Amino acid sequence: MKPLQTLVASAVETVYGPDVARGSPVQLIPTDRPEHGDYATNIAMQLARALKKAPLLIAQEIADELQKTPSDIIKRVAVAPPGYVNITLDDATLMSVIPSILNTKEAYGTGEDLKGKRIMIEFGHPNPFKVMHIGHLRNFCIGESLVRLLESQGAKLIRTNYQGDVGMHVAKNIWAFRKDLEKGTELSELSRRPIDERVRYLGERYVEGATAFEEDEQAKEEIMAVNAAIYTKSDALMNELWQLGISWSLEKFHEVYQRLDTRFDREYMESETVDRAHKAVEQALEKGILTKSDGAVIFDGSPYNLDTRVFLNGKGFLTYEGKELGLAQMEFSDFGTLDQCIHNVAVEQRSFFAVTFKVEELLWPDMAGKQYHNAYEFVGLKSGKMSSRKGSVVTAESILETAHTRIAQIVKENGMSSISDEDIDAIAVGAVKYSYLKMSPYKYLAFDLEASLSFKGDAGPYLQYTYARAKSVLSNQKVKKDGDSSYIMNPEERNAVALLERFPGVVVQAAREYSPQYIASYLNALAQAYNTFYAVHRIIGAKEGKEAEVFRLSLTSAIAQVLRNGLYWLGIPTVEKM
RNA sequence: GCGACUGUAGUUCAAUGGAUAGAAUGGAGGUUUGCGGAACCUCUGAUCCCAGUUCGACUCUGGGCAGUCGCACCA
Repeated sequence: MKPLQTLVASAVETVYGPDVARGSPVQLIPTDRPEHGDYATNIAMQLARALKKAPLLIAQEIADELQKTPSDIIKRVAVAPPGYVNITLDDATLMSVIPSILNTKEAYGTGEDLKGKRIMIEFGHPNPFKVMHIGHLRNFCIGESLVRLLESQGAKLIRTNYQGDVGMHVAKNIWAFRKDLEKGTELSELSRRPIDERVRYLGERYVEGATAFEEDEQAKEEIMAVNAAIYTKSDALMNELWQLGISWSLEKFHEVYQRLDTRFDREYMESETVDRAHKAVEQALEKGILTKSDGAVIFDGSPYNLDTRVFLNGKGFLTYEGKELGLAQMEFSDFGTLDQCIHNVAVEQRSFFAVTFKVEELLWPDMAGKQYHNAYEFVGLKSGKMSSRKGSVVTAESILETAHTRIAQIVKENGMSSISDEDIDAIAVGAVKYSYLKMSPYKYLAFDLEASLSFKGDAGPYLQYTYARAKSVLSNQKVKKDGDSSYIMNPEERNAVALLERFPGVVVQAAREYSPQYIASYLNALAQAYNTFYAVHRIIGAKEGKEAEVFRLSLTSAIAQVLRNGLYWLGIPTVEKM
């Protein structure tokens, strides 16, 4: 809380002078117990050494000074061993957060931490010809939330996606595709099938190709030849199959993006990077940044304590590393100047990005320090490892479908036939997204289908339910009267209001640390606080009288607004009824 | 072999170096039709091991142990 921060800081300055105050900025820690007030500061303990005084004594001196200072934001100051200063906010000041929320609406919680910054986030990265799996889903969830969180702090965000439309996975696919056509499948008939069937068809071809590649020497050679032909675009049929496969894949991808409520300003394709990449490799060779070794062009990472990686292979083809140099140029020029480019890519690419960033920095000093790899952790199955080669993947779509079916089932059981199919999907997507976002991106996720489809407790539907419940109460309200601030809150109400006041701080922290889980756990606490309050006190027709009813309605409205804002920053939709 | 990351209730996860380590789920028991029971309340139970730094350590440092990922022509 900003005004409080200033208040405490100036108290420290008054007592111990400007030098001491400058040396230790005041930290306000939101407390987790009502006995400790709303905020605590540990400043006394930090100053103890420099002042050569007992922390508790310092705390007392600061507390005394605070009590002398006239202020309408502090209700009570207390000291506690070993040297905390505990501050309880004035109830009227605290309550003023409610009108402030109702006035600022979706802007409540926004900040200016990144005002004026232009930031690109590259996320998603599904591969055409392959299916999206639970790993991609984690990427989309984190990426979308990050975009919205950084926007909340005033940055201009550019959303990009980078998709691998060339390389061995494509060659394996095209090889099997062509073989299947030779067996009599009609291309024109295939093209008329529904998108799901066409995509499934491609997925099956990939598994065929990948299996053949491993088990059959002759097939392996043929696939290598296909790879080369795709690169050089030398075979008309293969070009056609390639184009077709990409367009089918993208059609399906866009369907999923829409469902996930995500979008991109630009979808880069690996094949687009080639010309620029070749030139960049050339330049880097001239400057001695890259060198030749065994017929390949490599970056020798040893002077920088980095790995050595290949940019151009022995056959003169660009590797993924090489193409990244082409991509970087496009990303840094297509949308004007960037302050930062965040690559939301799984942790397995650490070495890859460390090396490509170094090469880019040496080649284009302007990019130095602007490239950032947001290395979120891997998603694995609770039981064993996924392999798209072997077809043993849990697809993104199967998760969403299962969630949808189950939500539909619950809706039916609860007799809520008025819920639209779109709303059911919003709940299903919310459940899946929340299950990803409530945990740190930087921890390995052992994916458990059942857990991710939990609709109770710390889950997306719980938050959406609380929102819908609040909206339902509001729609039943009859009185409409301006609240006056003389109302005295009971503990359940004060608890909820204190949480509302903390929200902006949580959003800043989540944005700074790229950690949506802070929003998630905050919202869970807020929903709990509201539901607990709801269970104990009646809102409409409150026994305590009109004043209580008016206050509770505005509290309900504020809670609904904050739930909605928080869910938005997680990338999760709300529904009015469920 | 080298490097990075991770080890917290039975399980899945939280915790800017701060107070009595929080949730959820599971299990056990409950909630006077009062605005939505997808809710609420009670009980149950954890920081991998050993040192160190600090007023104070899940968090920082060192050493073990365990797991995941990466380390030259795949993407």
